[in-house]
Amino acid sequence: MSDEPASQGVEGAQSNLDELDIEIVQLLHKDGRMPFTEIAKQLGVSEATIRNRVQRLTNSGAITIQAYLNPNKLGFRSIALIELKMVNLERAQAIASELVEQDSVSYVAFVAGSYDLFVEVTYDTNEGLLDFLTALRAKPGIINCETATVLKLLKTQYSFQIRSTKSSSFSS
Amino acid sequence: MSDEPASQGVEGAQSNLDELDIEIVQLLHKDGRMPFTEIAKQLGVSEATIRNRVQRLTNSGAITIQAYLNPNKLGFRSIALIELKMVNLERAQAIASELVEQDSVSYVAFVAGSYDLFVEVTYDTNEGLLDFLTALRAKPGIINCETATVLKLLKTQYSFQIRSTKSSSFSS
DNA sequence: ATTGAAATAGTCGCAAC
DNA sequence: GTTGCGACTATTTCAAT
Repeated sequence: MSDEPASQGVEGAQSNLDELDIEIVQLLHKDGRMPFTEIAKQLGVSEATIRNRVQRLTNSGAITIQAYLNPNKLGFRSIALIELKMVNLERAQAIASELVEQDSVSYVAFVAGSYDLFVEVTYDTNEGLLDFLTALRAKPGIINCETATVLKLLKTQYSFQIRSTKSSSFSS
Repeated sequence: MSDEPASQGVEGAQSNLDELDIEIVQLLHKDGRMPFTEIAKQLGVSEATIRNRVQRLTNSGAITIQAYLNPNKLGFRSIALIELKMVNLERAQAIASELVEQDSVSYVAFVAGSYDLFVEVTYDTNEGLLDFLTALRAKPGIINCETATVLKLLKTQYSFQIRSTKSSSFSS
């Protein structure tokens, strides 16, 4: 249903990244179009090695290299963060499976806390969001549905640090 | 403090994307390394035009082209979704400003709902997460702090659809 | 802002280690 | 898995519209 390939499914086949892989990814995280020759020069290996590594990383789904729209630079977006408490996890799984197929749904996760499922959705208008919520809350098995609308996005890193070179301390 | 450029700040200067921009972005969203000549061929303009457009889009911060690690393909990650209710929005702004500087913090947004601030953080271990939460909850001005840990990521699209070609209806 | 053309640079395929 | 090389292709610069 989505126009994205279903490369990021539920399965979590783990791939082992070595030091070189990690350094390549870090460079491509700064600039996804950095020439392989430039990466090779910086890391002290041949261009062919970089090319082979990047192909392996992308083919395995370990990384994706894509253009991303900065939501702050676009017009108004109606973004909602939704928490769902379900009657059981089978129903949660069923609802989640439906949600991941929708283009408007950008984030779905099972969580441990006061609710079971966390969802982020994005629409061009509040009307679209209302339609979504109306359909969602008509679903059976939902005990509670808490919605928060995003007023302002301050940071959307879209990524995970492998190893932070900085201290993780949080001091004001 | 972060090793990322602070290109995605609080300011939301809106850029107007025309049809060609949108088509370019959609192609680069499928493959961030698609050659400009290929894009030009598909869209019926010269390669130089694509290059100029992409440069303008990236320089203005409207888009970023980056490699992203698929969290499902990595080893265990300790991801937490945190909701904060603050005594007032000045304190919320102050805390948010500190949070966006941290590499472990991947998402920060002001929201309207039963809490004020929504935050996503990622650590390699639960110990790192515990340290973060300990420091966070020692901050003044926090009325309530609700944390959910991610058990399984089902979808992380990291992006926004501009115009969906598919229906947005949510029917089971 | 877009284009075409020439010079430079990167990518790709492959044989060898 | 990595490398070097040759053929091919893309990118870059720039003058012109």
